[in-house]
Amino acid sequence: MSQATKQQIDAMAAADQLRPTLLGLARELRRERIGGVSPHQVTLLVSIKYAPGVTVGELAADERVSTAAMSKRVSRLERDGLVARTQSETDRRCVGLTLTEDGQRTLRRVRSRRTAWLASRLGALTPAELAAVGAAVEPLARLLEAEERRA
Amino acid sequence: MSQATKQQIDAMAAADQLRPTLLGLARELRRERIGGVSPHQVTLLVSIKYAPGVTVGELAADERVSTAAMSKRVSRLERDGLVARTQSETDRRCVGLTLTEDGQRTLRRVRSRRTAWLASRLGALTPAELAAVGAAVEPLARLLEAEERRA
DNA sequence: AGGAAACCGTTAGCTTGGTTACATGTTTTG
DNA sequence: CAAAACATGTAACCAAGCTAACGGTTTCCT
Repeated sequence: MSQATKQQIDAMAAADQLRPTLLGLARELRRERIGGVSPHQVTLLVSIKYAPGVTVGELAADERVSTAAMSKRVSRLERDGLVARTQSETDRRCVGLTLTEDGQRTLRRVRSRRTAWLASRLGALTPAELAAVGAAVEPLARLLEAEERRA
Repeated sequence: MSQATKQQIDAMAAADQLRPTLLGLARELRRERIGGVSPHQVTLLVSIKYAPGVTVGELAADERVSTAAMSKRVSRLERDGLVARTQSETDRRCVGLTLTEDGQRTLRRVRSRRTAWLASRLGALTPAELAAVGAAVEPLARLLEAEERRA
């Protein structure tokens, strides 16, 4: 405890300021329901898009949610025609999930709206501020790498 | 459209990279249930802490949720002893919300856990990366200012 | 081979949190 | 002072979370 390095102290200070900002921005990004799908459903569509053929169990593990909950979510998405279930050939217990054409279209729409929202706010910063944000993008992305033992 | 400035182009590029990072980090921060309260409930506790005496209606507007939903959320928090309702003296239609001692304790615990999680990851960056993140904290916070027509 | 064990997905029953519609009591106002 | 506007809460319903239990597959071990 008494051996905290300067790096650790800086990290704690940055974390304390960054926490509310991260939560607030994510909240705004996820606020609106776009194209009839909820933010939760969008998250699921993204996961499926980047891992076509993924199973219900894998998805549940990614989202840290029970397989039962995931099964229900997938069922609703399937009912709405955004996702398709296909039984695995090799292991007939598993079902592979993929986006339908409709699901892909919906996802493109959501991402474009969210990016536009964020870009409009970034564009209102001073050039120096925007540059500072740009320089932080990569380090911030690295914070998540430890978590992503999945894709 | 053909008049996009360099600033706008930079903003769009930064937004596209920043979006998934912001969403992912917030997701990790909000993932765990700490001290028996859900992330949603924590958000509510934070709002009440920074605006003691706030009414149900104001809170519902902040969270962009119906007053009915907010009333239920407050009821559960009250039932769990984290929040107290007190009728306004001047307008007896309104109830003022405040955190109980227990609510404040819970909130401190959650924030300390979240900050520690974030700090441990920030501490694993190189000093240069950490500095870049530190320099971006203020600009990022400014992105939310436009939204906060509330406190 | 054949039965036990492990595994994947779904369903069932309960809780939280969202919605709209309506009820209740309180100002405000014409 | 009656009527409109307002703040909150209740009712009935839907989405989404959990645990537990079940049905069908695969694996593994004699």
